[in-house]
Amino acid sequence: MQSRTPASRTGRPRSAAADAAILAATREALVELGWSKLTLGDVATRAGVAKTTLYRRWAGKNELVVDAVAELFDELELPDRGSLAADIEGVVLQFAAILARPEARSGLMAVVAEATRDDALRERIRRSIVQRQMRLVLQGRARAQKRGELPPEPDPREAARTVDLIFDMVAGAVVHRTLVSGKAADEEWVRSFTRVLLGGLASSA
Amino acid sequence: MQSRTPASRTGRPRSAAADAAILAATREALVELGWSKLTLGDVATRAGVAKTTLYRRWAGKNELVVDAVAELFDELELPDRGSLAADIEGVVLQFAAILARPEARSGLMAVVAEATRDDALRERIRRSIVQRQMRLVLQGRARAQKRGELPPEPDPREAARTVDLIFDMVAGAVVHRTLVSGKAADEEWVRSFTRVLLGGLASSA
Amino acid sequence: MQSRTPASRTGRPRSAAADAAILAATREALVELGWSKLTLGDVATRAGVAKTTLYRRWAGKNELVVDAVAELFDELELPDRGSLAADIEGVVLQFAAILARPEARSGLMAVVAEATRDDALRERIRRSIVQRQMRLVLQGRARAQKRGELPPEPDPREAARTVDLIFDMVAGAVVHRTLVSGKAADEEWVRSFTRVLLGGLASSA
Amino acid sequence: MQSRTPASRTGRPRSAAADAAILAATREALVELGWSKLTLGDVATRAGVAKTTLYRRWAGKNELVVDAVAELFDELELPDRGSLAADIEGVVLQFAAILARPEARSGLMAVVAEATRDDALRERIRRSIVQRQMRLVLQGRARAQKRGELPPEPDPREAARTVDLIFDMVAGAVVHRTLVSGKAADEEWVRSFTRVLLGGLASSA
DNA sequence: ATATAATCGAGACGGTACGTCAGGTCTTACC
DNA sequence: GGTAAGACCTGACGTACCGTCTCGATTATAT
Repeated sequence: MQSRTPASRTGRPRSAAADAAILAATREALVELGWSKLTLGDVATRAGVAKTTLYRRWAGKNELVVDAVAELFDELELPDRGSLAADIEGVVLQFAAILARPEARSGLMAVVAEATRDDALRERIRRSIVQRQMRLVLQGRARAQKRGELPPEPDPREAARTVDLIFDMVAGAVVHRTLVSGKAADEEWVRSFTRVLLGGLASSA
Repeated sequence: MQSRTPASRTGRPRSAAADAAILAATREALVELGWSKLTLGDVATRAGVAKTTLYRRWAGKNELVVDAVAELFDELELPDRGSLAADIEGVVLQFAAILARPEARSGLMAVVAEATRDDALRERIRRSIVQRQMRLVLQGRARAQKRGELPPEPDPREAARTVDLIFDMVAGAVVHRTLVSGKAADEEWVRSFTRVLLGGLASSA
Repeated sequence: MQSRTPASRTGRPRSAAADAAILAATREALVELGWSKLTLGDVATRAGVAKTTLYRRWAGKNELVVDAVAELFDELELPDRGSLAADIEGVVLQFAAILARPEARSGLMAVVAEATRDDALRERIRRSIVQRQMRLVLQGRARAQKRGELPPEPDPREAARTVDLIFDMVAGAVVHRTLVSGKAADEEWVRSFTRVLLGGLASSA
Repeated sequence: MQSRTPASRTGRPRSAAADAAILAATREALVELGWSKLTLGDVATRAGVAKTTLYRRWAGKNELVVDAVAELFDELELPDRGSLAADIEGVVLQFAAILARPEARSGLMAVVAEATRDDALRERIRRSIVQRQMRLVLQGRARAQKRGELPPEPDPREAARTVDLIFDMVAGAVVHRTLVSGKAADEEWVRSFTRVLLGGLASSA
């Protein structure tokens, strides 16, 4: 989360509760104010913490928001629904549900925007959010291969490329639908989208 | 661009040159500073214009950036490359090229993020950017139907839904690839993406 | 009032009504807003006149206010009340009454303050206000000499010096009482003041 | 000077040096620019202090200038020159010398003008400047009574009224001579003025 | 009649200062 | 050494007026 010097044994230890309180306060402020009107002073007040404490743990607003938003995506799961199509539909719907929550909408896009000019921030996002959820694609593919829905992938480089493509297509489409087009990614839309995606993957294999 | 009352015949008319200078200065500042460090005072200075002139024409930073970025996408074209796949690959590459320019990267995601909390802004984005480029999808489909690559669409509601889906998938995937994954949407990626998209559309029809 | 080139015979003549309307609007604004919050744009609006018209006739706020306030003091009179003491008391009370009006209070002190750094403005004040009311002192002395209350002044330079001193003492005391001490220059105070002034002049002659 | 809550024991204490630096910078700016062109931003810069620090301590330009000017008058003294007349002449000359300094000229009249529309400001002026120097009149009278030049005052209300009158006459005359008539209150003028004042007080007693 | 010319209203223009706010740092006293 | 509190410097905000300018439209005198 943030750099912590484990060697420091002296002095008062950092409050562990403060971390959680600050991240929760950040999400609360994102809901009420959105990214651009969120202020670190306000977050500190909400968390019952001094501004100094906050700055000792995070470098700035961007890093704080990334951490606060990243936690939201950890609740994504991939229960076995019996078929690849059903599995995908399920996780896409979960993803859409998270993006429908204001703390995710406001925060995620903003830090992505900031990351266009800050490589360290982009890397932090990739590691904390994107990479961490890549597991879902891998897990879904493995399960589909076990079911025989997908052939085993002989070339690992090609496999990685396909995973990336799928991830960009899934995440990109849902985000665009939700945040740009401004329409809900509801069951009907998810079903159409999944049909096209799977059909394309099958035909292009 | 901004509302202009054509009825007001009296008083000194607004300088037409100022509009262009301001939008150009905005893009220049986006390149050098990015959205979050862009200040309206700086834009005004670059444009050789007083801050008040800028505020007289745009409500704030968001509206200004939307207009400045929107102009970038007007250069998109759909030359006839002989097949639907080639047409799509061409326009997607153009789109990726625009998104690779820093003034687009910085500005676009930021205003989308802001739009999550501002319906008027989202509508402005939809009208100025999204809707305006929807023409490409329509034009491409018409051309493909004339070629016989796509069947004529009997149900207009279903047709509109498909256009929306395609747009979300194309725009979303390219944006996610470029801005989130942080990798170039190069020819190889575009070819893979187009193959999946077209294959999916064909199989799901 | 303001410079007018009598040689210009051609072109549309300046509206005579505008001058009066502007000065009246200025006094009205002084009453409601005071000097520091009075704006020329607002005065123009109140007078039903364009800002340009106002600037064509006055160089700025200070000059305008001097002219607007100067008119107030023209109503001072020196009716013959039978004795020098009564004459002085009468005119001092009139002066105090004018200074009690908000348009005079606000405007007069402000332009005097401005004049401390603007010689042209000080001269304008001296000519438009101070000098113009000096007549009262001269008239009062002449009348008192005719009555035999004051001896004829043999030395004109000494006479001028005395007139100046009286003027400074009268105007200064009333202004200080009204605007600094913040108490009314009522009949009782005026009687005490006049007694001291006349007694001093008599004993020092 | 400004309200200070002595109860607040926590947090970083206010810099004591800043107060003095700001008031000195204010007087410096008054000398160079005069009241109307003095800006708080400029004062802050001169004082080597942030604008916010200035606003944290003073409500606005008027309050700041009152405090800055008030300090000037604290140097007034009433050395024993042997007679009431000489004492008065001495202090009036000192007063005139202060009023001849540009920081006093510019500032004093301006805040008096502002005070015509702001009761709190008038009270601040009365307490910080007028009342504080009233000591001179009291001290001078006591000394004169000890010398036998003035009879003891039996009625305290009448005594207070006389002190007020003297103060209005002295301060008013000097201010009017200096700032309105625009002539120096030199020794000759002061001698004439004192002769009239004392003569009047003696004859009206 | 028709120039010619200055005025008028309206309102945009380049500036400057306003007073506020947030970011991020520093200085206290306390724990 | 961590912590709460809050003062501090910096720099941008969006607004208000300043005094100037540029319009089209009047309203006079001088042809």
